Amino acid sequence: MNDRLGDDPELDEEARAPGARTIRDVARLAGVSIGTASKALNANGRLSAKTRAKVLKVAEELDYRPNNLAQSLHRARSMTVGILSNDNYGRFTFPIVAALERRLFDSGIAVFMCNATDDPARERRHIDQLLRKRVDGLIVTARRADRREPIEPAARGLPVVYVFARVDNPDALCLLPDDEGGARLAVEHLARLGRKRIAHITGPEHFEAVRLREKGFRAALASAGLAAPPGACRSGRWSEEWGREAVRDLFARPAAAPDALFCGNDQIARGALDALNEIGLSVPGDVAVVGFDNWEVMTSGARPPLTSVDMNLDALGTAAGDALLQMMAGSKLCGVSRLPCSLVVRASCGAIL
Amino acid sequence: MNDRLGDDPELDEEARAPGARTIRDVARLAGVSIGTASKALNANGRLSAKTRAKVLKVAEELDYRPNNLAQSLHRARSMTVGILSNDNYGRFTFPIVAALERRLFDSGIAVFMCNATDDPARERRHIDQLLRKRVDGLIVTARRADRREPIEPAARGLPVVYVFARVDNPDALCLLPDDEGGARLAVEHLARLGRKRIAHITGPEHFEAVRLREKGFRAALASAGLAAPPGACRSGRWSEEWGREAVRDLFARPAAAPDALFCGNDQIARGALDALNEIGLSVPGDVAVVGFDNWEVMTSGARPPLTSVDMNLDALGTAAGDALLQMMAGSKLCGVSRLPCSLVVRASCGAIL
DNA sequence: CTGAAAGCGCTAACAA
DNA sequence: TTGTTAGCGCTTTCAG
Repeated sequence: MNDRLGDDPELDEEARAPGARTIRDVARLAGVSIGTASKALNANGRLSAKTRAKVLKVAEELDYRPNNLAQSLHRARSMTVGILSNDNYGRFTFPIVAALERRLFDSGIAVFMCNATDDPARERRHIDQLLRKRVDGLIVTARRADRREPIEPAARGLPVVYVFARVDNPDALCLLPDDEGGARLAVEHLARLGRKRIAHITGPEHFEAVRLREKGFRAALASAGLAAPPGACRSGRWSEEWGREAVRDLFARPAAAPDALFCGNDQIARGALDALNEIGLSVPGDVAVVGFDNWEVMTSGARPPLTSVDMNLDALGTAAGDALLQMMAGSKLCGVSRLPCSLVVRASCGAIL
Repeated sequence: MNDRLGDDPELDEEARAPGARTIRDVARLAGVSIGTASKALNANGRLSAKTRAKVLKVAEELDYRPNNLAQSLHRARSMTVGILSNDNYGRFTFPIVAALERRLFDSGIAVFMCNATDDPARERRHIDQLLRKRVDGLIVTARRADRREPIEPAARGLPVVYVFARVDNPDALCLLPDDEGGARLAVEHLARLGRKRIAHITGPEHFEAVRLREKGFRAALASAGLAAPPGACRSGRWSEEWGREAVRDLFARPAAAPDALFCGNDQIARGALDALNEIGLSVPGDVAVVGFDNWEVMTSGARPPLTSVDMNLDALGTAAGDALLQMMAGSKLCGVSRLPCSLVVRASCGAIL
């Protein structure tokens, strides 16, 4: 890197200043004062069209970019926010973060990405760093919507949005998918297609999402006038293997076998499909299957392609961005808000495509 | 939000200043000058232990955090870098970014995450924003390592690292997985296990990775003294469906059928496994199968669990962080650097586990 | 050992 | 309409 070339004004403009141009450079070259240059660049005070044009032209030629750091120092707004994530795989976080980042970028604010892989000490250091950087807001994301501790009180006064994450503090704003509604969507669809014996194979019960999806499952059965016989709801792991196991078990006595399966995620559904296939049952002929997550790699690889509930993670991300912007503008938002899921129909549920 | 409470020094310390404390607050309460407080906080000049302790105590009590914006303005280093990504799904990007972020955070620098989903105009705006924020460096990531345009010359002088992305500019530093070596690893392993007729089912030829993996495939066959009969390498799509199709085709004439498959990614391998199963061939008994990517959801769902080549994306991310830090410290790095893959052995290749 | 003051790049209030 | 100036919060000489 060049040493500072000092203040020799005779130097070729292109050659000097390896770093960025300042407003002084612009002002000097345009032959106006710094204040005037500032007004021209910010389209602020009254200014003759001629001066403004001249300043803008010089700025353009110099490829001048205002130093946001200096601007922020003055305005006491950094135009940045931090995203704190705990999902070290990123399957759920990534779509949310992508949508969020897009929404915020469109409002001129930039996003610090922080992965605090479930290490509380690391998370604290991240928060500390973000506070030093004077972020205007904070987004907190977790994996799989399990409950977590609220952010350090150090962040008091700073807008915080929890998305795909849940805290108990009633003053906090939490944005989550409507798991119960999503489940209802799936089961209502199956019922509408004439399925009568619908079973539910799902993940570990300690997930709130599992309990809510089961609730939706039962609610939809009830309102369709269908029974939920004991054993119609099996909870296990989030894996294909569990889907296969559960199917072998559920279909052990053919007489009592279901004619439809609503699965807690797409991996379980995928395993279920494979197991049904092995047993010799056809999908959707004998058994209809619906999954949850609408994870493309699972739904499209499955045979037949899998109908699944989509949590609309991008909408969730956008909503989180909107909420944070509102809070940054002064609104006090709080409470738990659940955003609707939607059902993406493919061949596995036997609908007319 | 409170109005400024003005400069009434009688106010209760806790009540005033809803925002962050400044070094003035610390200095005033410690009864020293600002300069002294700064020295104490930065462990800088010579200072009596007593004063230093007093200042630190006050800072602690006030929960003082230096304003990085102001620091950066002075030091002309923002301690931030930008990550520009084009992978809108995140499967490859996420592990890289996570490792990168971790590496950089450990060096005290924060990361702006920018998703420019293949929209050049958007990407330009992102770069512009990052330059205004005076980032100290830039990381560029793409999906699937396809070649891309170098970053605008506007970034001249700014350290840039391309990771999982490839540009032609010889002055640029590109970090990539060693696709060829990874393929060789897989095929050598199969050969060592005694397989003689190894076929390769892979993705679209316009991917450089596909060409490199095929090269590795052929090289390994040659050095194992095995032939690659015509038709032993099939390129198609990156999908399970293609894996099934290719298997049906390859095994149409049982006499000429392969005894091992090296697949270009795990989805293809997964499809291949399913198709082999349907044909009635056992894995790994009749046919051994190896995939590429080591994507957990694919490898562990497969039956039997899938042996696969791991691109070590986290190592790639860490290396990118290291490289960027070096460049930020003044080193000039350039060229294409390929990092080793590794083989993760599971049951599908017939190894002793 | 400590205090005062200049300045990083920019904005906004006030003068001219 | 334009120029001057006082900060934003911090660091760093240079005096005391």
